[in-house]
Amino acid sequence: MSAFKNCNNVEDEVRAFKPDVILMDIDMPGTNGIEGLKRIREIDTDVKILMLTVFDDNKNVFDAISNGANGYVLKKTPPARLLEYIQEAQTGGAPMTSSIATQVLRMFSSLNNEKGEDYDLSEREKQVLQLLVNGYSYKMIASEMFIAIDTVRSHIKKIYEKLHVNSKSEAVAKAFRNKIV
Amino acid sequence: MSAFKNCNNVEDEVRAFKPDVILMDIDMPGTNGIEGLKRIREIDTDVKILMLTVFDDNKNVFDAISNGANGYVLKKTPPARLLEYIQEAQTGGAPMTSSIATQVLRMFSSLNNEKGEDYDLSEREKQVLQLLVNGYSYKMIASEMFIAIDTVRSHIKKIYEKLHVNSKSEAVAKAFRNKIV
DNA sequence: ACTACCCTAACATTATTATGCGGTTGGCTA
DNA sequence: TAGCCAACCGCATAATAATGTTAGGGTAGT
Repeated sequence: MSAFKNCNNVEDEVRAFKPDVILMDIDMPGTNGIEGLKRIREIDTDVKILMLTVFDDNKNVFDAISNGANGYVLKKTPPARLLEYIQEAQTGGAPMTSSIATQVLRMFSSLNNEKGEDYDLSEREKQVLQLLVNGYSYKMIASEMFIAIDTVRSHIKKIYEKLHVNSKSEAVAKAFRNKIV
Repeated sequence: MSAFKNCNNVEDEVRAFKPDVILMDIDMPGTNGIEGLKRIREIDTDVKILMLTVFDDNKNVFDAISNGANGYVLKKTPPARLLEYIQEAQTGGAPMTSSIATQVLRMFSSLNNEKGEDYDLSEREKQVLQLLVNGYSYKMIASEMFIAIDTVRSHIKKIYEKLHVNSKSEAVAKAFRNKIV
């Protein structure tokens, strides 16, 4: 069992001690916990890393788990419970304070359910938008859809009105963000 | 405390009993657990739903949590522990058997690590691209970044080369697809 | 010193977009 | 059947964007 004040030499320390479980404080001077996590994961993909934090802050949770943390617990966890968590982590589990787990689930379900508004695009307009997203110019869209370029202009003007934008790139960005494409 | 064999009339039952916590068996005759979950969530977004399963199967876990399950535990959980879980769920937690939690974390990190190529954009170029994605014109970018519009042009030309595109909207699309933004 | 980038900037030319306005046609429905 | 609307087309103009070329100043590594 060892303790370190910061992550500045975390790679060397990990190599020297070959720990089974690392308790990593998110809020640290110098290299912060997320950074330390990343650096450890680059040289060791097996060691179990349990993140410790005072806040169940959204951004950090996300970063931590997407960088391969094995668990995420609040510092206020009672010591006895913490020991259980460490053992869980060591045996392949993923201990989480329940408030954290709730957040993880929420993030997960929000990932898939934001279908976004519809904006009432007509079929034809959707086709045009799709082609815009694929990088087509007006001219190319016209020939692809067998219509005149002026008609393409008309459609696009309508699309812009409906999406409340006024340029191709904004329309494309909105298409991506609202998963119209 | 009530028990039902299947989910065929789950809406009526939920309305009649107004439960705090529902233990839902994934593997059920007739309407299965995921289906039941969806149907309950349509009429009640507050009731806590704890999924019970014999397998820690990947697909089901994903479906369950993206449809708003509050927890996911294996049937082999000891009764005493199960009671704890139920209480956790009731108080807003998200109890999970640790093998399930491990899976959830794995899914999550796999979702995000498809970052795609880097394209070796310089810092400045990333900033410009970011502004393009936000729908800025060259002029606006110039004033935002305190540089001449001709410099913006230069950057954008370089960006196009690196991304192998030749228009704003293609660059924006590529930025989204490769999560550069 | 040489090389290789990056950031900055200017000038010029052509292509493409954005916008406004006017108009025809065919299908749907109050 | 009159009215509405999506889809179609055209013309015109101003604004932006795309592309090429050139070049000075800075930083970093060999």
